[in-house]
Amino acid sequence: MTVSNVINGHPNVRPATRDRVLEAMTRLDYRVNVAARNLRKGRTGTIGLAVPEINRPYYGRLAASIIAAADRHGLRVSIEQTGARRESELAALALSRNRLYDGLILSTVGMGPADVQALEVDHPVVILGERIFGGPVDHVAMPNEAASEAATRHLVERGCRRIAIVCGRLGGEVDVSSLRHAGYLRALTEAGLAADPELVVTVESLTMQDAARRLRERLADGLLLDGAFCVTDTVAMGVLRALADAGVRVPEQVRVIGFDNVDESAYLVPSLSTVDPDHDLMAERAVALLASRIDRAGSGPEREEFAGPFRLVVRESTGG
Amino acid sequence: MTVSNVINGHPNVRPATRDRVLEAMTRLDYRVNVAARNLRKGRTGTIGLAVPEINRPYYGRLAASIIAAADRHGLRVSIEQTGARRESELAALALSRNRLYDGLILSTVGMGPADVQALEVDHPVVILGERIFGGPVDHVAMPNEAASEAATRHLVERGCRRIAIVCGRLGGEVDVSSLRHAGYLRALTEAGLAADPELVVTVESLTMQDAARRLRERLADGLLLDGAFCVTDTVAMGVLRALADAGVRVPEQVRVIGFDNVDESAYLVPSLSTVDPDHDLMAERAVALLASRIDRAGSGPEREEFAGPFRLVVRESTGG
DNA sequence: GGCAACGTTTTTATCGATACAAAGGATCTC
DNA sequence: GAGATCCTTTGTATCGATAAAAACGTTGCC
Repeated sequence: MTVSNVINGHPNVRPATRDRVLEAMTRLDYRVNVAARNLRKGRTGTIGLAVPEINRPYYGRLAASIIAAADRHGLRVSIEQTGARRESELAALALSRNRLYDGLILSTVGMGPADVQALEVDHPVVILGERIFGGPVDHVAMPNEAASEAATRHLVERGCRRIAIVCGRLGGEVDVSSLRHAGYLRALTEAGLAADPELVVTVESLTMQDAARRLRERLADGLLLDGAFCVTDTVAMGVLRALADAGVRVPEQVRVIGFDNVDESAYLVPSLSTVDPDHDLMAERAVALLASRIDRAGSGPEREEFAGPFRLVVRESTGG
Repeated sequence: MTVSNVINGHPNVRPATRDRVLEAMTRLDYRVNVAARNLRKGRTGTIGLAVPEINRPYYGRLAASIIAAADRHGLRVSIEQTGARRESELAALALSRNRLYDGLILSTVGMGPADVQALEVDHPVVILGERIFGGPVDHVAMPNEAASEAATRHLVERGCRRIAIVCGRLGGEVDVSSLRHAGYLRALTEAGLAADPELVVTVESLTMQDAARRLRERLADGLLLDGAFCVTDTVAMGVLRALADAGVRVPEQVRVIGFDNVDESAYLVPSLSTVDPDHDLMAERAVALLASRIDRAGSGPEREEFAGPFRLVVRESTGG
């Protein structure tokens, strides 16, 4: 018990005793057994982070920020890769239910509004993503519409008149692509430009590979454009590649803008204009929300919806 | 106890009893308490992965593979970011010592040969990286010299005569840059080319930013080259950017090759030639080694040194 | 019938840290 | 000097799962 008091820095331990304990600890090479502590305290000090794949620039960036933020809150982070599959996302929820994690930051991509009831669990969850709004848990999201509108407006201001959007399939559901598409449309409308459905380039998944392949096809089919708003920087990289393959010069013939401001964006040739959603702030907010729920054991204040700020980053791909 | 037997699928449980247990489990919404199990079993089912920063393409790629491999072995992965700092790497070792992890995969960047004794711990550790060879633990490394030699030779075969290497500081110690530099030198020697010290471009850290900045400076100082071997793809991205800034055409005036084959490489303009070290295989090997040591509780066979295979990936940056 | 052998279920003890309570010791007050 | 008060240390029970052993019930065999 006294050892425990020393370890946890409790007061009311005589300095002499503390020293004796510390001495014995070094001598015996004592290490606290975290499992025992977890059992007794009902806490693990670890939160889960479920993302589609850690090897995508955006999620890597996010994970780095979240691990750093968690560290500041004295929490460790265990990562699950869900592959954007709904079942895996639900499985991540189940794992933390086993008290493996004190809470979970879940990046929803596969789950949809229909899965809201699955979030009714007895441990803290923060949703980081766009698929689920108004659920029973805290939600940290990007400023999707506003930022997309700003990005598209920027293209308009640079003189683009046939602005394509490269995005995922537009279902009726809430998702990154739909939200950003809405912002795109708003900017077009404001500018008095018609929204030509021809200009919607739909890709299977938001990867470089799919984006490049699909745009190559569309260009081959005669798609005409002078600007492209890509729903992520990763997609934009595929787009830049496809345009290069087609011999289209950026930004002279087509201006391109992305979304996320991943590290690579600044070093591409041409460097990529984009919107920067302040990942660090979002990460800090998500972890802080989770940590405060963990501390208050569920009975917290109202559920929070947080949409971060953003700023436009203008680089070569839209004319510098 | 019977519940435990049911959960763990032990034999000798009457089907009727099993059903009753299962029924009760659903009815009561029972969840195993992982902390209690960990305490009793002395295992956590979690391994640690300590990398400099998850937000670098190479480590992201690696982490994704390792998480997938660990999943196949029934293990979860908790990630520590060490920022390439020696103290943080040592701290990661201490954490697993607390039985927080069953074992640790440690990507050594800050630690050096002098820290070998720190690896004398009572739990399994696998080193993934280049700084420490012949330590008391298993070691999974890249085929550094051979692959670097092949990459450089490729430049020679494409007609390059003034081949620069862009790498980190070359200390006396074993590290990525030194090892790959050795391979580079060997290829030059074999080709009968002189190793001009002018052609060694040393960057502070292996990032796009530093690589771009440093090469810009060197180009401004009049550096002449017709080929560049970059010790990582990330460095190569910075290099491509700096060359573009200087108005140098790739591959016409300078051919560039990287190392790692990160996803982005194929989509850059120009696409980047590189060597591909089979990340999945390395990850699988590292996890398998760790898992077998965990199962055999230390008393395993001899320490293993594993260097994976590689293949040359020729793309536009060296002439396609 | 009695006993062994086996399959199944229940009991007990344990992993190690810590909350809580009780005990010990010193100091102070009236 | 007795008692109250405080600070410090020690004792005990507990978190929940499980290893090991004991108890229980069947069945089979001589």
